[in-house]
Amino acid sequence: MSEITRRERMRVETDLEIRQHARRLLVAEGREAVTLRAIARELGITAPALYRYYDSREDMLRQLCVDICDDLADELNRALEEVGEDDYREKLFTVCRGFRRWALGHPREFTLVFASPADETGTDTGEPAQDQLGSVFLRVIGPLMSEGATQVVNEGAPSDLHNDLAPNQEALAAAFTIKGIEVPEEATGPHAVYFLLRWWIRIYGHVALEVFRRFPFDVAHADRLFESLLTELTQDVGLDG
Amino acid sequence: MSEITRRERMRVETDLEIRQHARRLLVAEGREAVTLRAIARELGITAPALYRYYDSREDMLRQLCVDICDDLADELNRALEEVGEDDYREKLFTVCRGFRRWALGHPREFTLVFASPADETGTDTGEPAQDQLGSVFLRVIGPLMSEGATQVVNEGAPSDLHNDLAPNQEALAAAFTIKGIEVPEEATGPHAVYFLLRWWIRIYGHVALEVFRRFPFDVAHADRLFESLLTELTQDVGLDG
DNA sequence: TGAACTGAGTAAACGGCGTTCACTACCGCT
DNA sequence: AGCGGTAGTGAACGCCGTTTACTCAGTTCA
Repeated sequence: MSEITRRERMRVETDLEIRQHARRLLVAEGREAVTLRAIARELGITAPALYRYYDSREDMLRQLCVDICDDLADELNRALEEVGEDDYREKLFTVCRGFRRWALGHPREFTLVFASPADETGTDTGEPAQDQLGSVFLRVIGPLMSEGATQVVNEGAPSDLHNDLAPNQEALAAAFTIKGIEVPEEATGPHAVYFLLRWWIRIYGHVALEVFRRFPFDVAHADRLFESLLTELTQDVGLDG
Repeated sequence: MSEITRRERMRVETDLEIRQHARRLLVAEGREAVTLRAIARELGITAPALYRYYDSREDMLRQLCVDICDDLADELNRALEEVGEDDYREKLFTVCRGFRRWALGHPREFTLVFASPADETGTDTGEPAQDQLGSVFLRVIGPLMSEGATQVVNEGAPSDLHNDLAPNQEALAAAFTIKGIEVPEEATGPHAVYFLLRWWIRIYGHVALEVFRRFPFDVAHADRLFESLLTELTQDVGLDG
């Protein structure tokens, strides 16, 4: 009847518990404290047992990254559901604000996922590393683009950059298809690509600097500054009015 | 005669060697490989001896950060000397390009200094953490501002943000005086502050994403994209033409 | 000059870490 | 009933940071 055996059920359950405790340790004490022995201790088993689930500590941390990204994407998508159907500007704002709020509320997770060279955490191919959080935003922004917001993004990219942008257009199109997201042609045009990059650079820059507290001086009213960044972004891209 | 004793000379020399080997390990194998025992091994001494120089491994890594920042600041200042005296736009570009090139050429150093929450590496006061790299740019941008480029920065900040910017103006002014940099009044006006923040957000965003390879897809011609970012920045702030 | 002092470096030890390996015991299948 | 695979164990290895008691050469000063 049940094609899932007792053993399989137990395995999945244990795996889940491992990740939960790993997450708890990360949040409470930071990356360094996410130790195989500490996790095992909390689970009431011995450390070598964890090697039945992960190849190494590093492998486990990689999985933890994936979990975190999934959660983030879920949270953003959930917030997105509460926004009017065709208010693309508001949808975009919701994603941006949601990302900032998440990062500020989960600094340790943010650091683990967003602030380490992709080569060291990912495999050698370089592909899955980009997946890490690139996917988070493609997952969110993809539907947005395919819904029609793209029609507005038809300016912004300097004409002398068009040639350089071409390979990036293909890369973006490829990334969308890999994620199984159907998008109209304009969504991978030079203006859309340029918009996406500028958008991500500014959002990431602000959020990372705020989380790491690496502004050249202590910034007051960072929230207002972020709002200003958002409106400026929409003006630059022709999404306003 | 010589007020510096042999012992003192030896101490300074050993300290220098420690940091050199620490740096080498960081560059070659990453932060995790910078262990007290590894450094001691390379120096031909035992690990506990290093406690004569640093309180802990963490303390040593903090010092390493300071060294790295100093080097970066030196490099930027050196590049700046080769730029015409009153070409402020070119000076700004030089600093930005220099920062990007340095980061791409020193990914491990960049990661150590720029990609960890300030609270964990710095002391509790929060002050020295800002110093870390804020100082690098204040040291470079301070002279630039005091030389007169500020006269151009008199637009940009939305008027409804002026009130929020006020405490930041004071913070910037304080940061300048701490660094011993004299700047004219306009250099800490709302427009200057807003300009500085926008500038740092975009530069840092692009560079960090490029170093960490965290763009949502593999970006081709990142150098051209960066150049575009620079020109756009000058346009936004009225430095063009 | 020689005695007292200071501080760089050592050796041994502690507990914690990731990882490997030989092993047990039990679940699921035939 | 018996067999194979697999979750988990326990001991061990070689790392690590850090502490402690110690040696002994360089410095200072009577």
